[in-house]
Amino acid sequence: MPRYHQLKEILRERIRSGEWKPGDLIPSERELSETYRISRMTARQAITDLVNEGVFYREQGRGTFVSRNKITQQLIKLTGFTEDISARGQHPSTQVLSAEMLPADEFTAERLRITPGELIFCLQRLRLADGEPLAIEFSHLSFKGCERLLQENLEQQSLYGVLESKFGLPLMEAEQELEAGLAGAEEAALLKIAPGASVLFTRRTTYTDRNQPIEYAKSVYCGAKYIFYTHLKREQLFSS
Amino acid sequence: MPRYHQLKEILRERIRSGEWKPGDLIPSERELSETYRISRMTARQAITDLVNEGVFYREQGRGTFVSRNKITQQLIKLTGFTEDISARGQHPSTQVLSAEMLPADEFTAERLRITPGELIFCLQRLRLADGEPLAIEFSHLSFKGCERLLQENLEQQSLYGVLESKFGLPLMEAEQELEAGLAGAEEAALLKIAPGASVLFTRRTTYTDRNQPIEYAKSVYCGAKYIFYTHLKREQLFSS
DNA sequence: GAAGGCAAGTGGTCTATACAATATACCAAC
DNA sequence: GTTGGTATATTGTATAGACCACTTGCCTTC
Repeated sequence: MPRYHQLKEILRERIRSGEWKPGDLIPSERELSETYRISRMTARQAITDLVNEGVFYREQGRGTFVSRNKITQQLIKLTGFTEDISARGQHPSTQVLSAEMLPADEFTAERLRITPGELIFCLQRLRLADGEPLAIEFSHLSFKGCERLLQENLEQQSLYGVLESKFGLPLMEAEQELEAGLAGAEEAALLKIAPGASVLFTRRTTYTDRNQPIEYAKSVYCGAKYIFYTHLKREQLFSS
Repeated sequence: MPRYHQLKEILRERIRSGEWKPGDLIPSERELSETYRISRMTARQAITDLVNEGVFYREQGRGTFVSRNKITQQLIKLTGFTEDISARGQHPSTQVLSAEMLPADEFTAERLRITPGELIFCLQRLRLADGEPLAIEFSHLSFKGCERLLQENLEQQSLYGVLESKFGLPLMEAEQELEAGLAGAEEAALLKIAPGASVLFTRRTTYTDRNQPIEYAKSVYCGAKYIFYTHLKREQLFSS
């Protein structure tokens, strides 16, 4: 194991153990290099890595400090409903309202980069958390062999889990838009809320690791029961 | 400007100009160091930075390549209202409803990591796009010298712009939550919408590059006029 | 023709050193 | 007391060189 990697582990362990707390000053690069009998540049490489990971931050002329939080490490997570609700400590369940092959309309076709009229797998599900309706999800999927999804039990299995394990299609990234709105009569009935109650509309295009869109999904979340978290980062690239 | 920074700009420019495309092999570290008359370590630092930013990826024994996914390069943008609305092609304007130093309540103090009762700068603004009310924004700011914000004209200038240019506080990251709701009487009057219309509540904590929270802001967006875009990425790390 | 070895090129790690830019504490001068 | 300089700490930048690990292609050998 390379020395700078060993030093990284030592430094991380000092934070884990509570020896260093957020805001604390850590030993200088020269001091670390003497303590561990390595060159300053090697110690610096370990620290630089941890700065890039958000563990430390440097101040020229003052020293290197433990970051106050780990926000840069908490990347935005692309999860399906199942993982999402589980992470919130609730029990997710699903009712499949419909599952069939239908021709793609023009708007959906554009999102999935296919030609309108092509047959795609359309899935409408009611999503529940601890038995209470939370959202209606309307997914449209298009890929070679997607009709085999008709044979899957999607009430007991995560759609994303099936795509990855049985179809070899890991979903890696998504673009999503959110909009506040009011529940219509049909949505209200399914979600067991009053018509005109607040809801959160989401529209999401999900991609594999090859930038190929696989799914376009529209959802209606019950406004009172769902908070959406996100993490924003300043654009750095193309700084000119 | 440091040499490795100059080289970073040169390399970025070669991508922007189309000379290098995703998947292309770039010159080796030794070759770059000879071309630009710098040491290999300096060239390496420039490349390492760009690898960390997701522009390049390295393969030992083969070389360094331009990353394939442009999606990973389009990081989520942390923008203020002014930039956001301009990017949508509309004309942003602002009315300051109130601006004063007030003691922080317990909840806000926790978000800003200060002690409750400490004086913070509180700013309430009505945000308009093309003259129409779009959102009410209630910002709470805490940093050394924040009372100097009282003297700034915040109707004609972007708050984030002032923080960066006059206070040396570039805002780099933020955590945000979104929730759908219904407009109350007061909000409805300010936004010129009907009480009970759909609105989008956002709560945001904004950090500088040192992971120090500077701002906690609560906003109410008019639901019918605002769509929130985001980009989700699958969690990859924790490889240890 | 196939297999194996060799050489060259690449990124990966590490050292030792030098000077620049910045922050802080202390001290002398006014 | 405030100002301003200075000494000394820090990180930031940059160099030259060394060796390691891995990939590739060529070339020898069988």
